[in-house]
Amino acid sequence: MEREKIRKDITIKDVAKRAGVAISTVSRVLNGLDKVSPRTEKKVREAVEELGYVQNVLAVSMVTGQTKTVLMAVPDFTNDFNGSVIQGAEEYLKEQGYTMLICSTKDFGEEDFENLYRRFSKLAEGILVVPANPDRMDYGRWEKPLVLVDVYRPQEDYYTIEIDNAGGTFLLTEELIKNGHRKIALVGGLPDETASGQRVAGYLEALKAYGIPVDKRLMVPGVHFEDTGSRGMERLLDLPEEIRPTGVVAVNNLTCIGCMKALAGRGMRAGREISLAAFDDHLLARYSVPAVTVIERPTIEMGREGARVLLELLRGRRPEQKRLIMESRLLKRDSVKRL
Amino acid sequence: MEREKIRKDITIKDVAKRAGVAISTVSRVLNGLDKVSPRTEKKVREAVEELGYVQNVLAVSMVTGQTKTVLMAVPDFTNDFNGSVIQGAEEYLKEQGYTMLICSTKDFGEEDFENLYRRFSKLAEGILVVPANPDRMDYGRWEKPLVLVDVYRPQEDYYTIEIDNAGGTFLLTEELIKNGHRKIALVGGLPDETASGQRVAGYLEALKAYGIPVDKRLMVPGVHFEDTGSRGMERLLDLPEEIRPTGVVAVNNLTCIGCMKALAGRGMRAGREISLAAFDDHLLARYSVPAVTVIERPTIEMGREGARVLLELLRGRRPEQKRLIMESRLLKRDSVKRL
DNA sequence: TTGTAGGCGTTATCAT
DNA sequence: ATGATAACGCCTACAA
Repeated sequence: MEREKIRKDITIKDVAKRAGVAISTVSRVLNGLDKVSPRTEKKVREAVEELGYVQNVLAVSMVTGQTKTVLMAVPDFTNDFNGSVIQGAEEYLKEQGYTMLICSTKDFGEEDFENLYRRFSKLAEGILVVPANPDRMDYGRWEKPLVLVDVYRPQEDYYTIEIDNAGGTFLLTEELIKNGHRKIALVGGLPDETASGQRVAGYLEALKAYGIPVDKRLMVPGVHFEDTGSRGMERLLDLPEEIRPTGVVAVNNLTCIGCMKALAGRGMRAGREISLAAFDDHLLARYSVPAVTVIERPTIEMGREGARVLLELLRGRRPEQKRLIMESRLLKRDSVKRL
Repeated sequence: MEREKIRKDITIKDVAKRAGVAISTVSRVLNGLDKVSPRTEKKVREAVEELGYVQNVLAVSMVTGQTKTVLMAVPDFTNDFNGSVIQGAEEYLKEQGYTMLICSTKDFGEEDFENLYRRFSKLAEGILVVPANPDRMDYGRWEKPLVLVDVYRPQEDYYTIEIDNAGGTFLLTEELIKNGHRKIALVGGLPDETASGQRVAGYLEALKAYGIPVDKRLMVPGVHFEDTGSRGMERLLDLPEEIRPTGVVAVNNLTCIGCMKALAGRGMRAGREISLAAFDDHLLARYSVPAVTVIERPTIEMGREGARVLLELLRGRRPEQKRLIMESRLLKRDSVKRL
């Protein structure tokens, strides 16, 4: 098999020749580590300029062992939460002179993770992960610094960037209760030991705190996808009048969107025929009429912090804490009707 | 307790020693290019397995000159159009054994592009760009295969993935006209020779085709950001009754969102107090009540096609055509009121 | 201060 | 069929 090279690049050797010095001298002025006489430095800089020399980062990585590259793995890029996290992380990495590799892990099976590992383990110094729901990745495999954004799995102990999940759904549920709701449904969430499970727990805590009995018929479990939301809402709307909820809590942005889709399909709107409160702010929640009450998370900041902690790790420092819990807040809007 | 030294990575040399063969032999079975006896192959494979050897892609790139890596540059990751394009491109690249590097170019100045070039030119074999609006990037700099998604700049001739911009706004405007509208505004768009200018042109063509005089007061030019949309809509709503438009065309997703935001701020909705039709489908347009009439583009496919064309180029093949114009279509919904 | 030379982990080209 | 070995482009002791 023949491998053709596009064009011979200018190398450090060419620069050295042009400047009439040794390549080590060029390397020295480029990296500015060692002392070089002003005169030689000038000659070298001129040669670099004239030839338009650009360092070959691959060769540098080979010898230094540092790729200055980080892998970011997210379920997919069409989810605006992921987009924001990426945005924050990428900005920070760029500032710090790091480059971001990226990979979407939606529908990944064991074999895919194997490939992911093979392709990136030697290329990325560390890895920043936004886990899928459900999460099938084997983190133990990576013997590199790894930071998880938006997850909490108590059985392992990685560095994580989180928010208070239970507290969020508690606030959402409480908001409905305070507005006179008693028949409150929960759409999405799985009763496991992850962020999802915490959100379910928060809902249950709120009901308990206000002495409202749990009605299993009002809980529609499911993964955090749009489909869970739309089907869930359909199911709830079809409940007989006396059971049918007056308020609904959606566990995340996608399930919320699903709920709104189902409502739209029947010509209904959140805040009119039924009340809705959800985790995560997004376009639809923000600009719908009525706008939807949500828990807002500092998504961009979560990405930034994830990248920051990862770089701390890469630099051999020990971050202040394993779990970084970020602030989120309730944004009261008009989708919760006063009963 | 004794601590282990930092584990040196397993290299091809270790595998060779373990299998009792030369490194070139290991390389041969790994790449399967040359003939190797079944017996040696077995020994090597076992050694690889036992040591958990993973190829160092950097070293491979060094010698082959191929990084199997592509850079994708987008304005930002929070825009869902960009997210979809990335999704499509990343999927295709992954299928083809390529890795994606990523960089957001929002607010990039000349110096930033310089850095972008220095950091990636030796790392990426090609580059896939979703240009910003306005677009400040100097494409000529990259002496590598380059594909532009969602742009058309007639003065240069790069490979591009486009849609019929003028046709899109024509359809949008026509839809309003057909529903009895005569005072039709345009929000966003700049009268230049890019996709943006084409969208303005389509609007003008439609008015002309139906014999409706152009009213400059109903045209609110601007870059394709949310702010342009919200301010534009505000301005239009404040126009005296006799001039005020009954229908509005927004040039893209962000300006449309801005328009809807402005409406929401006044408790108004598209399809009620005023009609709205816009370029690009998105969450808010889809699930609002009423839902917004839009031009839908095959965003994921645009990303895939961009990646495909780029790989064609990288493989030395000549893509069928310089400009690939993809199909888009009008999605009639309920934001255009029959007058 | 500057130059020489030995790697970094592979592939590919020679021999054998 | 297999083994040696020269690149790839750069950094970094070590020499000079």
